[in-house]
Amino acid sequence: MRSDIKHLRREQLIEATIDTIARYGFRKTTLSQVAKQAKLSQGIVNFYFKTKDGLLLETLEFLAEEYEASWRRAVALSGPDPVAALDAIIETDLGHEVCNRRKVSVWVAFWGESQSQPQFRRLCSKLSDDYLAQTREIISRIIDRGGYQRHDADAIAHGLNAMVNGLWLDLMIDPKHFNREAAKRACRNYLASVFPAEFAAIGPPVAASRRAG
Amino acid sequence: MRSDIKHLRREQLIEATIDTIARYGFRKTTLSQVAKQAKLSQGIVNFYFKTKDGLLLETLEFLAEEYEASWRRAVALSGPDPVAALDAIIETDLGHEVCNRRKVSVWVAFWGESQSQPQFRRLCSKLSDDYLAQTREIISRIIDRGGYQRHDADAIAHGLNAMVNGLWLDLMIDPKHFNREAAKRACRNYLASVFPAEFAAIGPPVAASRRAG
Amino acid sequence: MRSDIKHLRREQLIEATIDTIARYGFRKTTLSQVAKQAKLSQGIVNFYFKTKDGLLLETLEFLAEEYEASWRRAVALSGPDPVAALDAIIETDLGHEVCNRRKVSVWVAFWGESQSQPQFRRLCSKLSDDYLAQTREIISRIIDRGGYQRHDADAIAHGLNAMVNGLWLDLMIDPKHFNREAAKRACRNYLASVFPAEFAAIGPPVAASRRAG
Amino acid sequence: MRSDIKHLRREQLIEATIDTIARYGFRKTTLSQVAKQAKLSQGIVNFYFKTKDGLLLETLEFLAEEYEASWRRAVALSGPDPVAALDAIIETDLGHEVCNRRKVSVWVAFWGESQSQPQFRRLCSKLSDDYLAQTREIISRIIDRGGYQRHDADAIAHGLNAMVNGLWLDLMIDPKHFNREAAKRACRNYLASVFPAEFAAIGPPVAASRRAG
DNA sequence: AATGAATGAGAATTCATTCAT
DNA sequence: AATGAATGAATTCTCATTCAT
Repeated sequence: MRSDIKHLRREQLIEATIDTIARYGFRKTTLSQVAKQAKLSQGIVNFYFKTKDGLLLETLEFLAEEYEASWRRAVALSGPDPVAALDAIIETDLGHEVCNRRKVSVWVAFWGESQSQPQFRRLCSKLSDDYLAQTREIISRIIDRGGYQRHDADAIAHGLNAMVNGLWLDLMIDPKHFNREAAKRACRNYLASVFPAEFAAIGPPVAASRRAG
Repeated sequence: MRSDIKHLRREQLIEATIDTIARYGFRKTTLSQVAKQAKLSQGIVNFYFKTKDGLLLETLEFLAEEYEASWRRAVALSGPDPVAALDAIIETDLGHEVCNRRKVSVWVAFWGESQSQPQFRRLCSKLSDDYLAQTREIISRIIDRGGYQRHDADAIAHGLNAMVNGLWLDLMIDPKHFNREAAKRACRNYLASVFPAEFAAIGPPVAASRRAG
Repeated sequence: MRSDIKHLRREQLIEATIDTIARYGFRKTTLSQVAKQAKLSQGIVNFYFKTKDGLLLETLEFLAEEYEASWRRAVALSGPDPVAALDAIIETDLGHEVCNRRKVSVWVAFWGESQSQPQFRRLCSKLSDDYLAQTREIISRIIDRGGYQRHDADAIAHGLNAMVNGLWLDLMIDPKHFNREAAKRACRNYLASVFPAEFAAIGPPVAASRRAG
Repeated sequence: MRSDIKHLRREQLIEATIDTIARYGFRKTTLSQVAKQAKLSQGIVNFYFKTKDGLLLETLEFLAEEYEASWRRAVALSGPDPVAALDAIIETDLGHEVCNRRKVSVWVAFWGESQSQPQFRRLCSKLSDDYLAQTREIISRIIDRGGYQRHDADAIAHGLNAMVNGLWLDLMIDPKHFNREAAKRACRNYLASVFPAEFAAIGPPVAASRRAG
């Protein structure tokens, strides 16, 4: 069918774009390079995405949808317990499907441009908002259940988000020493500071992203 | 004197580069734009830095030195107490001189490229190592003094670094709602989880970067 | 076919390069000028030859192959007699297809740069060696047949080569007074000094390049 | 005195220009490079020669005068015998002061540009004319004295000039195998073909520029 | 007399985009 | 639906020239 091949090619090109950004960086990501990576011809990107900016925006949308779907799935699968849900989010955020050089380097590239590209910022911002809304809701349930009346769900969610993003950055700056399990423990440790009863038992008291597990 | 003006021009061009990256993003940072921003002529960048890559690398070096100097100064001024020193680092990292859109957008831009530019990565990596070495040393002293034998200074330092970087990113993604004081509290809250006796008293228990203070 | 047009364009650009060097000199041969001469667009040379140096080298290769082919053809057509073969080489070397302002000015331009461009020198050197090998072989046969035991084929070949090149230069320095037939006679006169019996009859005893024939 | 230093600087810059052309070729001969070679400052050339073309023209004039002076001196010193005079010219033309890579590469560079630069051509042409006038006059005396009524002095002079220039080119194309003495013998051999009685005794019958002597 | 910082026109090169096939 | 030759605007880089000191 027509739309099948159209959809196939678009995804093929988006994947090639991610590969190219990850390997050569944003600055050296040219349409030639993307087409070459996709093993297709020169003019193909303009054929499917009209412009380069179109391709980039759709790449970001693709990544954002994929990311959002992956933690929504994790939450859905974790059952009704909010502590399990939050832990599943951490597991996903720092798991190998999400937290790998290929994906993270693209995120950082887009973050870098989002300051000057309103479309990028809007998307990153919306993604962040959705993530915060979800984690905030889960955290609220933990607060309600655990009787942490003085805790601020929004603030805790932001703290978690910052730590996850910061840990992703470590992967960019020093990929050789990055340790996914240690990174997960760092997040859990953060949550244990806020919800001692709920998170204390999950891992050893303190660890961080660049330590061998 | 001759060498004075040479130094002056280099700094003028580096500042113009930072302004241009912050305003237009890495992708649209052209030498023309930088020269225009510096109110100098076309060929000036090649005259002072040979190549565009030369300018970018020196810009990163400039920022790195400036940043390193700023937290070293903060530590020096904070006196002998390690708790005060760590707090001074947070105060600096999230203070208006370091944590502002102009500077942070350049950091993120360089992080995004550091994957594909070994020179960038090396510099970012070294900076991170120096920062970790310093905070690790301070944290070790807190551990020794407070009797936290089971704590891991390196891991705590990494966690703090991730959180600070993650909070900087918030500034890129949603600058309007970013709150510097809330961000500082988020860091202190993290430290309070690790060193309850030392950090509990400094701020209110929980807060985060995008909350109005 | 695709490869046909590719070959066509390359040759079109090489011809345009030769025209440009001949008309404006090496120093003023810009890619813009070449593209304009070829009635094609700005970026075309980089598209087909990657760099300017690439174009220049291929132009030299093109000329070298053309030149080599032309005297090889002349030798082949001249039959088994070595005297006729040598005469055919002179006829070709100083004929209007080879010895004209357009071609010679390009040769001299490349000779001038060959000192500093190893690739140019290598090519010129190889061409010269091939030419010498061929003429040396022909001259050897004349020596053997004519009983000139004390003659040195290599030395005679070098002398002829020098004279031909020197006559080409005359075309550059004083094109108005250059006379192709007189130049041919100068060469034959040189050969007549070496092989009196073989070459005496071919032309009048003495003449040279800048004399009206 | 004022004119002393002025004269000194001009010559210093002309020598630096020759060095630069010889080492880097015409294309890479920039005023910066020349100034650097002369161990003087950037703007110095424009100060003394107004423009780059001015410098190049004066360099050519300098070389031309030097060359002309050298063979005029050789002729003057050779005494009244025209055969000795002609031999002295050959000795000079292919001697180490005139026939060396540094000088020859500059000559060839200028010849290459003379096609498109009328000023260069005029100078090269005038130099060639003077040389021919001188050698023609000497050759005429040999003709008169030896009774070679059918010989054409002008044609012989042109032949000699072509051979000398052609031998110079050998130095550019294959400097390693060039042999100055062999080159001289090649010229003498040429003259021996025209004036057997006068030149036969001077050297062995045949030799050429690229043969080990 | 000389310097060398600064300029800006022009050259090489890159690359998104177009379009005939 | 896809190609890839060709374009030309934009970008980096070079360098002759100027000029304040």
